[in-house]
Amino acid sequence: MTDLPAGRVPKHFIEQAIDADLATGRFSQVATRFPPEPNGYLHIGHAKSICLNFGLAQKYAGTCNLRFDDTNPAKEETEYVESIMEDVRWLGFQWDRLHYASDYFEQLYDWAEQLILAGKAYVCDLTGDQTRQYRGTLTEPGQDSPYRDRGVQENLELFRGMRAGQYADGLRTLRAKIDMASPNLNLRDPVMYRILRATHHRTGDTWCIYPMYDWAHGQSDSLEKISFSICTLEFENHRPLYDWFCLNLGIHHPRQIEFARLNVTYMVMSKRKLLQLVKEKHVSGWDDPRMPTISGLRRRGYTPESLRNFCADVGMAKFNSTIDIVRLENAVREHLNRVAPRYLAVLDPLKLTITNWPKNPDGSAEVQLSHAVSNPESPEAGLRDVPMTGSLLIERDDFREQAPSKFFRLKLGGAVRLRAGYIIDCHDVVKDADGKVIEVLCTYDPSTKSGEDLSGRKVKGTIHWVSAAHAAQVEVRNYDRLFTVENPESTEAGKTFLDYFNPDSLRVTTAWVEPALLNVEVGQAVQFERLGYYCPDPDSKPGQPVFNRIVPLRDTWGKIASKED
RNA sequence: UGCCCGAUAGUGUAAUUGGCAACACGACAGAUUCUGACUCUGUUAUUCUAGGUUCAAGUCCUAGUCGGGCAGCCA
Repeated sequence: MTDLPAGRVPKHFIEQAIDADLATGRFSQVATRFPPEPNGYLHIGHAKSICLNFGLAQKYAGTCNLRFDDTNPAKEETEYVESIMEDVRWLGFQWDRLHYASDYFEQLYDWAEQLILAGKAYVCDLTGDQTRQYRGTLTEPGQDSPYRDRGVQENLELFRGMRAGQYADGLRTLRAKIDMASPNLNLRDPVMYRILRATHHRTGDTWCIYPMYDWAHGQSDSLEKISFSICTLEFENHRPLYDWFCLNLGIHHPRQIEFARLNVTYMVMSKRKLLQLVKEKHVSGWDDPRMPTISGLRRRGYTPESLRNFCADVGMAKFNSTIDIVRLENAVREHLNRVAPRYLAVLDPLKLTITNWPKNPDGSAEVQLSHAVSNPESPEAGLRDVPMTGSLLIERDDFREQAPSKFFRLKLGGAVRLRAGYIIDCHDVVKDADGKVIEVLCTYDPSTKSGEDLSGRKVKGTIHWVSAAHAAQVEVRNYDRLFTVENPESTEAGKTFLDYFNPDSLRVTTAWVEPALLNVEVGQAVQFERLGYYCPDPDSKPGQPVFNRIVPLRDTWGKIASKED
């Protein structure tokens, strides 16, 4: 899906912009950065940004830094820093340099004094409420702050006093002197520094003034000699301010380019909502396998490659779009189909007895080993042995006493192949007092053994099974989408996104599985044949795996069957 | 009723930058199949509206419509 045919590969608008800037010499190399705020776990939307920034650096033989935008100590924590680094690495990327905006606090401070000296910044004593009032509205211009024309010396002294901790939190701010009448509100003398006594996760209590995003972000980019500062659409209105700071400081001036953030159906992506899901324990944590977080997807069993493919697949544009979640599911199916070893597992067992199964001399049932192909998509994966006897468990769904001709599975009087085993013919059923089928009786055809079948006999269906005596019981967690509606973010009046929480997003059941499945390592995705892709959860214990369902296989029959209802 | 941005099959993205509107996914039909998976074949359907420039407009211009963003001492 991402392997584009040879020849011209279409370039998206950011690559075209880069090509143009390289051609004109505005920049001589590509330097990007991924700049998360460490106030939450990364989600799949961030994965798009990571793939973009690191991917561009790879394509253009440039560099990409990881930089934490840690300018608000009230929200940021070291736990988040660590998870972010782990997620970026797991996705398959390595940053050239690791930075923190907080590393630049001293330089930022010096530059602020430089702007004060140039008469382009001033200390303002307006309260938060007053600042808002003076800012004006979307349709009316703002008014100049009464402190706007303070002298340079006074500004300098007050600003130094701010740094020295002489004023209470919120008492004064440093503002850029731009234009209170600008139609772009970001240019109406934006706040550069606020007084805030909070312990920073890296600088501790060294500072009691902290730079605002607009003042810290572009300057950090500049210090790192970033060429292309790529961000999401909501910062488009900030670009004039980004440019203003670089121009008025006379420093290296990166080009900010905005792209549309990723939205996916049936998911919420806002950090606030994800935090709420965690805090209120609707999910088990940031890495709950239902979460759209990178750590959640990883635990679920998604592979880095599938996520990268997905990000490449959705494209790059300035249009706010929502990607159908089936594309994400397709991406992981496509990858796992190539790499996931196959196993037999039964989720809803029905007893099946082979009445003509050979016995050992001592009267016990013979045990044969089936040589099953590990992965038909990659023969080099080899074979595995699956024990088979005359007493099996099959999927209840795979048997019907009577069924339409379109039903290719087992029915009374019908035949079917046992995957990696024999063709069997069903001649009888056993029912309980309520008339429910509790056992299926079949004969097997010894001439049809898998791999050495010369009988020429063909049957329409193949079903999976496990040997009742050899099967291990394991816990299975069948996951489904977290929400019941396509867009849980837009709610009807009086409802919140939690009203659309899918109560069936996790269903825990027991599966009967072939013995080899006991040895699969945590994180190794496998296919339960005819069912779906599964992956042992970190909750697994030795000999006691817990399997997460990553995604079911496409189910054409299920679609046909449900249409007939 | 301010400023900025956007609009191409159902969804998402292309269109050699003014030159035959295409690709993927979906849906539908079929082939194949020791996974009703995978794979393969076929069908379906697209330039927001109205003007203008031009031999030629998805692309340029004007106006409108619709959608998104912006009034944190958040990022």
